Amino acid sequence: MDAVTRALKVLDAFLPYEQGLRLADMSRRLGMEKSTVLRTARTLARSGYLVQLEDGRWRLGPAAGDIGLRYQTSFDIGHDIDAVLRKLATESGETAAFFVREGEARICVARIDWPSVERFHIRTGEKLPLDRGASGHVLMAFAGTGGDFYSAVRRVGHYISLGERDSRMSSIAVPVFGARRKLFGALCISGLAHKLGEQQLTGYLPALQRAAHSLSAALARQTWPVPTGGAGAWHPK
Amino acid sequence: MDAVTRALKVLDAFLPYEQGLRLADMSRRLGMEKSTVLRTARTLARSGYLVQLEDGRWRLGPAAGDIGLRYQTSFDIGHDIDAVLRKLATESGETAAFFVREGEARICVARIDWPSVERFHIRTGEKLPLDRGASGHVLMAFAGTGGDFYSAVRRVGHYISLGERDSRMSSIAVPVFGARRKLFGALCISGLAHKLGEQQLTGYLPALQRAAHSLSAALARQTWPVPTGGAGAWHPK
DNA sequence: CAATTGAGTTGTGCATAGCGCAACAAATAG
DNA sequence: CTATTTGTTGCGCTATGCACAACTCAATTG
Repeated sequence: MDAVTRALKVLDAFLPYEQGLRLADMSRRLGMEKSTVLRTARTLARSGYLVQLEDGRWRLGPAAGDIGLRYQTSFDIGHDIDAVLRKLATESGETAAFFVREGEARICVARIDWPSVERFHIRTGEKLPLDRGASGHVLMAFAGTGGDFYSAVRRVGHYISLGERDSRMSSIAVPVFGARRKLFGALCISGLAHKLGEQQLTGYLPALQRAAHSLSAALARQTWPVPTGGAGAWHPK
Repeated sequence: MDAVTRALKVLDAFLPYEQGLRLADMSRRLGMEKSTVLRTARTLARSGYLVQLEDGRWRLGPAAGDIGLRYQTSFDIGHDIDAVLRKLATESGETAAFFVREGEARICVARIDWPSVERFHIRTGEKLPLDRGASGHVLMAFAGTGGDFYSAVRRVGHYISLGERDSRMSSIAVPVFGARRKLFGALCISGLAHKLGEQQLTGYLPALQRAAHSLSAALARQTWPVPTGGAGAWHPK
């Protein structure tokens, strides 16, 4: 293994919500020599990707946050997404989010929460499974995945999930297409399961479809290279 | 320069909102040999920090987003901050945010936007100057910075900024203290300048102070090593 | 109170990763 | 067409940085 991947592994040693790791922790967790970890950590710290706390422990540094933000904003096309999501959120009084497929997962690229509703741990940038939840199914279906289930999703053009990924939440999702009519992502509205039934969600469908359409239109104006990954493209119509 | 920092420089070549860089772009921007950049990029891609688009260009990869998110959540203490911000946002109908100082900048660690209000480019994780805006001044003041200005801020215990960092926005901020009464961050409410005058902002002060207090209480229950950086600690009272 | 465990840190020799340079093919421009 | 520019690979040499061990210091342990 080369030095760079080893350094990246050191960064990966930090789990979400983890506030500080001692040298020995990393060494154990990574199965690397203490000396190696120490020197690597110092190198990473010199670039701001790691910081050493006053008690000696290490934590991810601001540069790590920076690059994450740059990743996020690399999806942001002239704030079109933000505007669309805000409109959806105000229209529905629920949370609106946009997901893209990235390899075998989906990533929440942007979201607008309805402040009065308690959030359930989902943040912008979060990685979620592709096989659970409304937007997951939509992303799979419109990427051209085979099987009766996905053809059905393609036929109706949306999917409603009731407490599937998180039993407390339900949501509805539709696909968004970019340039050359290629699947770009999934737009969804979600809220608390006990307040938001199938009927309610279906009621949001027109607004969602309008939003998806205007977003598609905005995207079509741009060349937007889609990252590799995903089982071939499925083109609508 | 070692291989690792060079690799990190490659990541840094990607500016915010940048969607794709060609090999030659990076090479030029970084002043590095094309071959070096190519090999480094491939290494980074193997770990998911970079992805190659179908047209050959490179973009930051999901791993970059991941690590950024982990950085963000490393600040998240049992969702106390989120709850406090949500309460503030619903009470005021404006945007509530929490900043911490990181070196010579402040970073937006968490925020709750009021959906109906147009956002102005500030996202969670964003780095902002320390010498402009309400929370910037508060962070400086309560870190113990000298000078009449900052002593005045300390005396009144808050700061109101009217279109200072961004002429369209105004905001009010108060300090939040953590364990051992050390400065932890700044809590602020902000909104559109033309709708939000000094009077309005002052009206939010009690709620802000209550929020800061409850957050301080929550933080005091935990040991929270503060990153080095900042000109010595200033302890209230 | 030694003895012990586990922390972080530093020194050293040697293998090799990987840098720079140059050459090459393929696309794009003029 | 020639002239540039871009992505890519080969190769030799240097210096990076790894593994191992030695060492210090603090906190436990018997």
